[in-house]
Amino acid sequence: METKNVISALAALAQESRLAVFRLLVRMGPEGVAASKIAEELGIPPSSLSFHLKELTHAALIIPRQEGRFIIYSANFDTMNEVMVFLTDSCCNGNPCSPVLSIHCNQAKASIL
Amino acid sequence: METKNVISALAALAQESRLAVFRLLVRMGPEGVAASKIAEELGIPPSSLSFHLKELTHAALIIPRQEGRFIIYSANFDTMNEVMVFLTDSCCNGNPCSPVLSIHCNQAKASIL
DNA sequence: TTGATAATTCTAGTATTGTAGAATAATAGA
DNA sequence: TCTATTATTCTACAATACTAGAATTATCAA
Repeated sequence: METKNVISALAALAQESRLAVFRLLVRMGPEGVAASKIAEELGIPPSSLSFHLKELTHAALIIPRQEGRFIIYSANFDTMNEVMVFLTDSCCNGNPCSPVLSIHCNQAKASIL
Repeated sequence: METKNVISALAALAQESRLAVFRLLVRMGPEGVAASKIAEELGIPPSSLSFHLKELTHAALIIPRQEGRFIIYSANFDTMNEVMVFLTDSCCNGNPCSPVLSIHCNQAKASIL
């Protein structure tokens, strides 16, 4: 994953409404939720929600699909995984490191195996 | 970890210079690096770097310590861990979920055990 | 085809964030 | 103490992002 994509993903999540949307979709799983349902659930005006859904979609953190006149959004776990790997890889320059750090190193490696 | 702290951490990392600083510190490990060395390494003007170091410090992603007239910064892996747990916990509402998702669920759980 | 619903785009105003030079504070060594 | 070094804060300007009403597009059902 490239730096600019990681920044897009982090920036997308670094906002109250969008973080709430993403977490809602994580909880909902692969089935997903319609935009109108998200708006209702979180109390966000439609135009604002659209703005935020676009940000999350551009960052590939969520995936839209059309179903009739509904657009169903679901979380994209792959992107989340790649961001985590990016943030923790090459820790301590690949050298053996302290327990608290190695938890990370191992996790990062586990997720790409 | 509270939502506002997670947003601080994500916002802190969602910026080119700060992401570069954080990754440099991750690579360097617990030993850390002086601010001047970071500035030199990444080619960031001192006042700009200070601005960014403050953001990262406020988000508890890095930790400063004074050594003579140097201020040494090092990455705080605990915060990173907590952010990751926050983002992936309660996936699929705690129900059994697809392989691609469960990688995450298990990781999130492993990191808090 | 008409009306209702779902969602997006357009728009303009507001707020927040990033940049880097200049001034300031703190420390170490001569 | 005086000077050089390290780093931060202050400042003003530029750029980006957020908000939500109004207008628009697309789909379905009668």
